[in-house]
Amino acid sequence: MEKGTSFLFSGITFDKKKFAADFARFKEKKESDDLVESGKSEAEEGARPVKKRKRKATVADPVEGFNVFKTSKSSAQGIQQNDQEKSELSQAKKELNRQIEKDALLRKKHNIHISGNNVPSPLENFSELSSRYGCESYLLHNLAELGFKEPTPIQRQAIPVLLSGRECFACAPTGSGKTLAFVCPMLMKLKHASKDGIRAVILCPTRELAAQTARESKKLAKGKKFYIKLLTKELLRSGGISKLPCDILISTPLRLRSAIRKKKLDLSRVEYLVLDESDKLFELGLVKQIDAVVKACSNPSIIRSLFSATLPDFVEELARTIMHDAVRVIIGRKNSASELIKQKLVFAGSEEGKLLALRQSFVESLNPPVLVFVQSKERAKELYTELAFDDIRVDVIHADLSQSQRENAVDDFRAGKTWVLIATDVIARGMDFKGVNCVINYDFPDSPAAYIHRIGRSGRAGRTGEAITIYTEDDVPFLRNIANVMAASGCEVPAWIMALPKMKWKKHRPQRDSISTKPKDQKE
DNA sequence: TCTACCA
Repeated sequence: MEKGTSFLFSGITFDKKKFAADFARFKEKKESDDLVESGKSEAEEGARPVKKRKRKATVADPVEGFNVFKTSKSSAQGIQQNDQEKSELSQAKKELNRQIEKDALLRKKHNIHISGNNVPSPLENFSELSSRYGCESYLLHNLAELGFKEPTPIQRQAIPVLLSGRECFACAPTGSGKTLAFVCPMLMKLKHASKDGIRAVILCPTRELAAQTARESKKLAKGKKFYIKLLTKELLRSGGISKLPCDILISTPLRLRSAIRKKKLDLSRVEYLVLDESDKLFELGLVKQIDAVVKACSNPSIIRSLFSATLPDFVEELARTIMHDAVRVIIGRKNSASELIKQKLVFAGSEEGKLLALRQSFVESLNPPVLVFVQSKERAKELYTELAFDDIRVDVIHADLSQSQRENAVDDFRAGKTWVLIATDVIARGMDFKGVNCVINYDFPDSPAAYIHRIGRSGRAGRTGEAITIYTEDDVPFLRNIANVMAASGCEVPAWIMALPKMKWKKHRPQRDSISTKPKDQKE
């Protein structure tokens, strides 16, 4: 990766020692500030206007950057005060400690792990949105209407963090409500529609996910006039989006970058930037595009946030270089699968064996909707033609299809018209299909993260699901890593797999034999 | 070394 050339990498080389003195001074000052502020009552805390942080737009502030993951220890050491002030201070300190204990308890209960300075208290319930943050009734109404009764762990913590004007990166299991966790505070902070240009941007790695996020955001904003736009080809063709009012723009990276290059829109006033499925977005090939978008969002007080179910260390390191005093929120264990999914491994000796096993399982128990993942577009097409004549309502989705074909595939699957959807990893991330009963990894996933996201299409929003991963001889060296994920989420794994040698694994894409069965006359 | 991502 080209360090130094891109904005995202710009902060990575800064010299910690060089800034050590500044850092120490900064920390001292910050701690005394924190104490005074935190001493206020909770109501005040909610009403407190967010401090406008003035800073340079280009390079991450080294002092804050250095400090990002340090947990704050608010102590009054070294401060000289008279008696009156001292007693007020100790009163404030007690109050603060009580709140800290309460927060810690709530976090423990919901498996919320945090790091960062002065992290806001987690939500006990959605009604705190109005008592602490003055949330308008339309939003509370929509939450209730859409069936959100209790905040999920990620929502409990990430919403207050973002509402306090803090940058955030968040890792929470698939299907645990991350979209709501960033859209809800966004709507609250934007307050109402405005014609001030584009005010918030959400980036998603696929068009399907972008469309889904746009739809969900609109549902949440219902009854309030907000301009929420999905950046589509049509929208770009129909002339300047710059002339249209737009509060929230949702796009895929490449489309947004090309629009920026053609000067079709202006991101200089963007106040909020969300990178959804951030680890995917930071992958080689997509980073450059993200970089262009991040650069174009030149407003110095922008709040950026990263969300994903998988958060590899290198993404955290990159994030550290662009984020300012960010709060890190991890729900449960990092990079883990939902515990609601029953995960199984199945051996197949050959491609023919795979196909046989799949057909067999459909005959025995087809419990739609079912998702079948394969490793390439070609194989998706092949498997589709193979199954198309079976007595099953089957469909395919991959990026070689036209936009409308892709949309239809998703819609039909959502509507239950398609029982079995064959797919590449296009829909492996973020897509929320209601009640997927089973995910079949027909081809072994190419990384543990891919595995977690694929199987995460089922077992969403508290429902249970099933995941079957077919493996061949070629996949055996990679089995152990998947087995670790399974074991960590409470599934049983054969002992021989756990005894396999451990290995670091970047990408696994073996050459596989053709899916289709040989023509009958050759079989003899 | 190819899935996804513009024209």
